[in-house]
Amino acid sequence: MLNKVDLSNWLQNILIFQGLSAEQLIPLAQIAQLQTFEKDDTIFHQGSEATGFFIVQTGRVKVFKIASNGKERILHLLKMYDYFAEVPAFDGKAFPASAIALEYTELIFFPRLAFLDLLHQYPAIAINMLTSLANHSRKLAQMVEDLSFKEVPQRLAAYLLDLSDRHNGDQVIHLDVTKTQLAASLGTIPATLSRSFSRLSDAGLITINGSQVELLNRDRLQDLSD
Amino acid sequence: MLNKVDLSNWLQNILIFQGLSAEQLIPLAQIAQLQTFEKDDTIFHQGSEATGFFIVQTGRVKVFKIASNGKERILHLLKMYDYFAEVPAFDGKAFPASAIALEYTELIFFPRLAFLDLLHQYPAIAINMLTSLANHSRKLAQMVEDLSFKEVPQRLAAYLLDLSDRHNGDQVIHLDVTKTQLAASLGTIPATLSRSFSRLSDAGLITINGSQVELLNRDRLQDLSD
DNA sequence: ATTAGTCTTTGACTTAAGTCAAGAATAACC
DNA sequence: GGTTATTCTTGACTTAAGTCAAAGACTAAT
Repeated sequence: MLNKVDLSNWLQNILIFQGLSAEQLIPLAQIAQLQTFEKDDTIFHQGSEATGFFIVQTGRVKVFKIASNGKERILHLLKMYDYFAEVPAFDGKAFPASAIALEYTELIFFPRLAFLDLLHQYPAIAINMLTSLANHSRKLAQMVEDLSFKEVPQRLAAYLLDLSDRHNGDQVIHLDVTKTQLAASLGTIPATLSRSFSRLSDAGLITINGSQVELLNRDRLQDLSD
Repeated sequence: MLNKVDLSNWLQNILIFQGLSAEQLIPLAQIAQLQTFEKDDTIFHQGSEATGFFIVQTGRVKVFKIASNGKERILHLLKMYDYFAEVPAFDGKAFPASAIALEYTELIFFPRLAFLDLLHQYPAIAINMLTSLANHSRKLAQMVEDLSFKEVPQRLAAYLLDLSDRHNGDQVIHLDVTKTQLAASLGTIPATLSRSFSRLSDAGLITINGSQVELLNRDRLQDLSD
């Protein structure tokens, strides 16, 4: 992926570059840099100065906030074609969260100032980026809603339904993260998550075996999740 | 404010129109509509179809989510020159929250499609809007962080410090919303907020008298709020 | 296979914060 | 200005969920 023409073709897979031809993407490919990370490598630290924004080429990335007492809250988990750190890339303020690689990961990195320049030259990217930031805001607003209104079993039910939806509505799903990470994604701790799984299981809504979860009653899960 | 020239001048006060001349703003003024609301009037309901976006000319607006059990979570409180509902204006999906007027309120309303047209014509607006949406995301991410990591007294301490900062760091501040609304803004209920005020007061961090709050020890409030 | 290490579950306990309800205080209205 | 209606505070109680710790299960590596 050092080849700029290959890269500009590849960039067409990215949501914010939809509608742009490979040719139009060449200037973007020119400023892009490949960054590689081993498992558990830090990509950036919350509070440090914004450097640019990132697209995941291979691997998985965890974006999270960490409290002074060590408690961790996962905001996003990213995979191929996903991008992150757009917010600090625009406003130039500090990274609002930290990011680490969950496995060996290759990122396409766009330095902030060069990228902002291109945004001014290619308004189509800016418009796409607006839609993307709008999605991002919706996701965060949903988290606020879930934390404000729902208890942990409800949040878990909503998560399982969503995970199933993203896998063609399959009735049997397998968790794509460890339960410790799932707990941090739902704003709770492993012990509480474990008890929540038991509650859903006892209520006959799911069966769980390791990371395999079967949704026994979609309607009642939906009701529970509100 | 029916006069389009006056309106285009007035629009220069709005953050997302910074850098645009009054002349450039005339097409925007052309599509703008004045909407007026009495106290407690609904501006839009969460879940209903996005119609456009709004700027507050006079009055105050509450944007909030409401749960099926009636519990309310305030997301934003808006005053003159503030704007809201940009997110649904872009993606065209349903309003993610509800909005009502807290008093007699005049809004400048931009119908969605006409506004999107202008965005394509004036990329400067799109770029400004990106910064604005980035701010919005930061604010929501901060709420997620607060709900995930902080207890109610900590959230209250952070709120009081922020309110003071927004009033020249004044030591004596007066709450600009009822305590019931403040509770809904902090993600709790009036009874819990009341006890939290008592706790800060007992700890010698503040004195409170009705809606007048004196910050006695900024440093310790800061420590508490983490 | 055996070990070491991490992840997960379970139990006993503590605590923050919600519920419900009744006064007290404040604000709104005729 | 006095009455009505909210809003706010306080108390007693319940509950969801966190803490701490130990045992069990799984994973990965030698």
